[in-house]
Parts: sequence; C-alpha cells; structure tokens
Amino acid sequence: MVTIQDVAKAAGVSAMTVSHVINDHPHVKSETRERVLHAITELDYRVNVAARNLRTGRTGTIGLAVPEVDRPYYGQLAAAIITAAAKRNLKVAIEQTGASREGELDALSLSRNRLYDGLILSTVGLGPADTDLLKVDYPVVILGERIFDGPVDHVAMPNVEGARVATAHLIERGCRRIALIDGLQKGEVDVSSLRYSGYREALDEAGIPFDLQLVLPIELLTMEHGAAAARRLADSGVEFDGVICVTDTVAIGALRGLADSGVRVPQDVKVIGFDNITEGAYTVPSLSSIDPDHALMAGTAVGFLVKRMAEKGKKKQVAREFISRFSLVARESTLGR
Amino acid sequence: MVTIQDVAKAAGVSAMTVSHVINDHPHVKSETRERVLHAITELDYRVNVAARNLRTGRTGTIGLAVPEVDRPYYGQLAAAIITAAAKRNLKVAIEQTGASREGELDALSLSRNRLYDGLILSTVGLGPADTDLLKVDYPVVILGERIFDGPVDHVAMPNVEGARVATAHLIERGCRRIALIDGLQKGEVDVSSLRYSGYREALDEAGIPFDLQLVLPIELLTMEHGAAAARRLADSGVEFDGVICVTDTVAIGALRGLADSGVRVPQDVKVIGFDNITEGAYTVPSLSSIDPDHALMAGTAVGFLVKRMAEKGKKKQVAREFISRFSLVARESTLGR
DNA sequence: ATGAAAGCGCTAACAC
DNA sequence: GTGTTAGCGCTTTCAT
Repeated sequence: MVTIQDVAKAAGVSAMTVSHVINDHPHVKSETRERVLHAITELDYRVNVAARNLRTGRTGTIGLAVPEVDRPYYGQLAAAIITAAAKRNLKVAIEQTGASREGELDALSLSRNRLYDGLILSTVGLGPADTDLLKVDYPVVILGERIFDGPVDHVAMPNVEGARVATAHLIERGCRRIALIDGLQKGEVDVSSLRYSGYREALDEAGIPFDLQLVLPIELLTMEHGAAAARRLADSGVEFDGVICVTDTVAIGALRGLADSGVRVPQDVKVIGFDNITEGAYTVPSLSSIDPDHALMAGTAVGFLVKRMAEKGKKKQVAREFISRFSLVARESTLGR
Repeated sequence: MVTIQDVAKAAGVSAMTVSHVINDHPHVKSETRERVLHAITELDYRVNVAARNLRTGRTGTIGLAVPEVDRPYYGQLAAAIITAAAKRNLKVAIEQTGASREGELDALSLSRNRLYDGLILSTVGLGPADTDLLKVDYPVVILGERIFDGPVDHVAMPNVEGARVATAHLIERGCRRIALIDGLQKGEVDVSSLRYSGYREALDEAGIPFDLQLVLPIELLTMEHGAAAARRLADSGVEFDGVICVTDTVAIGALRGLADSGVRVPQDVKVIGFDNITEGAYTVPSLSSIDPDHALMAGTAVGFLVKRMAEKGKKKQVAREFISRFSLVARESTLGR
C-alpha cells in the first residue's frame, strides 16, 4: 500500500506538503505541486480515508434512512438525494427502516457510530412524542411528511394543501361521492392525518357532506393494500364516483382493484394520487397526481445537512424548515366530466 | 466523545481488556466482562469506526453500484442486497453509474479509496474488452447480465434460456408474429444480445420465420422508450400478435404505448416482460414475466463478496460463477388463446 | 486472564 | 511556502 510518506519521498518533499496538495491548500509553489502530483500518479497513490477520518472526524459520507428503497417513491427520492449529495462531493449510504418507529430509532443510533457525517431521515413512524430522541449530537435532517416542533431541521411537503387541491380537482371534474384510501392515522401530524384534513377541508368548502363509509384505512401504503381497499369499496355497494389515494403507489394498486371489480376509470370513477412517481405516467389509465418537486426537496435536505455539518461545534442554531411547493398533474384518471 | 480509555478507567481495567470484550474474545473473566459492559452502557460508549478501520483495514461497508436506484428493478435489487448484507452485519453504500461504461469504471476506481471492503457492481456498459480493468486489488462481484471469462466472481441469470421460455410461452398461447423490443446490442454477452438469442432460438424451434421488422431496438431500457417503440410498431402497419420486452420496465411502457394506439392486450396482442418487478402484478392488464429470483441472486452475490473479503492476502482463487434459476409467471397480458 | 508499548496514515497547529 | 511535532482511537504483538 502506497502512503503519503512514499509520495513525499518520491517527490522529495515532506508528507505535509503532499497533504497540502491533496487538499488543495493555496500555499504551495506550483512547481512543487506539479512534482507531487506527478509522484501521486506515478505511484497510483490513494488517500486512506480511514486515516483521514480518524484525524478530521469526517467521513465524506452521509446516511439516508428510508422506509424501503424498493418502493418507487423512495427509490426516486434516494436517486434525487444521491444526485444532490454528489454535487457536494458526498457519498450516500442507504439504510432501510422498514417503515417502523423502531427502525427509525435504530437508524438514529447507528449513525452515532460516526459512520456518517450526518443523517437524512425519512420519517413515517416517529411521532411528536419522540422529539427528545432527535436531540442527537450530530447533524440530522428530517425528510418527509412529519412536522416537529422539535429542535431538528426538516423538509416537508404541503400535505393538507395538496390533498385539498386534489380533492377540489375531483369535485371540479364533477365528483360528489369521493372516497379516500388513507393510511392509519397515528397522531395529528403524519401524512395520513394531514392529507385526511385536506380532504375534509375541500369537502366542506364545496358543501359536500362527509361520509365515513367513504374513508378506507389501510395498514401499509402498498399497491397490494391499495388494490384490496378498492375492491372492498367497489364490492361494498356504497356509491362513489371519485377516489383520492394517499400515495401514487396506493393509487396504482387502487386502479388495479377497480379494474378487478369492473369499475371503469375515469368513466365511472375518477382517481388521483400523491407524489407523481414516474410509473403513474404509464399506467392505463395514466394517473393524475400531486407533484411535490422531489429534486427541490432532496436538494434542500442535503443543503440543510451540509450547513449543519459546517456548524459543528457552534451553538445549536434555530431549526430550519422548508415546505416544498407542489403542482397538480392531471392525467387520464381524472379526465373529462 | 467517549473513548475506550474512558471505559477502561470507569471499569478499572486496561483499554485492551475493553477491546477484548467489544470484540468477543474468549479470554476474559466473566466478572470482568460484566464490569466492562456495565461501564459501556453507563457511558454510552460507541466504537469509533474510523479508528478501528485504520487499524484493521476493514470498514464494515460494502459498495453497491447500480445504473439507477429509481428504476424499479434496481431498487428491488438494492433492497434485496441491503437485506442480505444486513444478515452479515455489513452496511451498503449505493452509487449510481448512470448505466454507462464510464460510470461503471468510476465506481471501480472510487472504491479503491478503501471506503468499502468490497464492491458489488451491476454491469450494463462494460464489455469483455474491459476484463483487464476488473483486475483490481480488492474484492469485486459482478452482478447481472454480463458474463466474463475474466478473473472476477459473477452472478447472472440465464438470459438466453429465459428469453427462449418467454417466447415459447407466447407461441404456445397462439402467437405467430412476435415482436421483440430490445436494447441496443453492444457485443455478444449483454442482456439485449443474450435475450435476442433466446428469442431467435425459440422461433427456430417452432419453425416460425424470423422477421427483422419485428425487432425494435431502443436506446434506453425505460418506460418512455418502451412506450415509444410500441407505438412505432402499432402505427407501422406491420402485423404482430405478441411482444417480448427486454425488461418489465420496458414492458410497462409498451402496455401504455399499445393502449395509446388502441391495441388491446391480451385480445389483439400478448405481452411478456423480464424481471418480475412488483409493479407488473398491478398493471392493467397485469404483466406476465420471467422471474429470476432476486433474493437468491442478491444473497449469492453478498456471499461471494464475503468469501473474497475473507481470502484477503491469499492467492487469487478461481473465479466463482452463479447462474440463477428462473420461473415463468403467467398473468393477464398473455392470457387465453 | 490481563496489560504495556507501538503504530496504523493522516493532518492541525505551529514553527521557520 | 514548507517542515516538525504530536496524536486522533483503536488493536496487534508480546509480556506477564
């Protein structure tokens, strides 16, 4: 293995000078720099990251904890974060939390191993009661739906507003009996609860009576559960002419479930989802959705984290907060009147 | 920050003894072990991974380089590998190669930074000509389609055989004019070429004449390109009653493209894909596919890598090779006769 | 069964 | 602009 000492010897300088060259410090005579760079190429020297880390305390890698990478939404989010991190010369190590509170807490404590310079945590299971657990001594950014009062930076999307716009869109398209396939509401600030609120608000604004029979809670936000809920609804005999799904993944399942039950979309029933995942543009019918600008959210989250990393040692700053913008993407599943 | 020294002091032993306890060495009196463990809990001590790495040369993290995490297939593959690696107490850091030869070479040289104990590389762009570049001095396992004669372990799926079975399935279902939406063939051992061979073999076996008009090459294996190719085919006037798609992602696009052109699946045309991604079970119609047992491939790849990591220092062993099994999953898109 | 010494490769802090 | 010194936290080696 080639060390910085070997390079120093080959270039006829000290290890320190080599270090300066490697780290782009300004005070190196360009002739010396050339000689060092030449020696580096010659010997095929690579920095030993472990040694550098031990010295500097930084690893150049950030952690990203998501429920599951194989769910399209998180896959797309991960890709966006990897891209954003790469722009800042950071690697991303991905962990899966399994969409559980325990998994999310594990991710928090694992990172204490100093494997990462910081952690982006996509929360689904943690609640406001866990705020104290987030008071860790390394940079953390919470990404996703939940809004904490706590001391941690977070990046979210306007859930209530988005759901309101989605619901209003169905109403505008002529729907009056609008169902909601939603996750289990665990508190007041999880995705499922927030989107539920937006749904209620839009109904109220339009003077459409709320009907509990039209709310279908599902345990997991998967295609499988979405499909099952849609079939349950279609077979229940309850009348409905629109469906809001808490995520696109659930909506894709719902499209399938409605097809199974012989319900035509959009002729009989209109459907809209959340997240605007790529797959939604290719379903038959294609899926209308609320698009929360993934790239912006990912870029902001990485930016927040980098700022925190730079603040190391300084007093705790005020928690940063960013609520993304969103747009309505109308496709075939809500077409026509 | 709590160090091993602090723990040693608190427990009234030396740092060495603490190290022994942490690493489960046998020669520690159980009473001493208890005292040390207590101190560790008390002080909330965590090993400094960087320091350990510097000493041992191992990082506990393996790299996984895939074309793009946001393509469902790779997302699902990544999830399987993370799961398999977790069973062996390894973390996974994900890199994206962008499905290019350059990206794949970058992944290979980056890992030399000793960030990872080994690398699982999902190749798409590298060719047999690059074999020499794979002779790196750290453990590498190639995952995916390409088969090298080279010195590196690899895990692949039976592409020719799989494509043959897929094609034979369509023939059995009554198709005689079977189209192939395929990637660009870059040599003789890439997915696109191998699956093309299987397609040809099945046609020959059934005595169905090959028609070049029925082969649609696409530049990228995305839904977008799949949809465009399907539309091109449907609008060309060329007769066809079946479509093989080189991947499920392409097939989902093709289903969409056929719908755009008013072609009914499976009544007018039957469609089958490759990979059996989760989404395929929820399209309308649901998608038939060739399933290559992702979990088995992922587990084997991690297993190979771990073996290589253990061999460190020993003479180069013979390259290991594993060709996964596969099964045909028949769904609505190839239903009926 | 436990410990003392040495050093992994690098860079912060300070000379000169 | 370049070099010297010291030490990050841990484990390998070898004593005891």
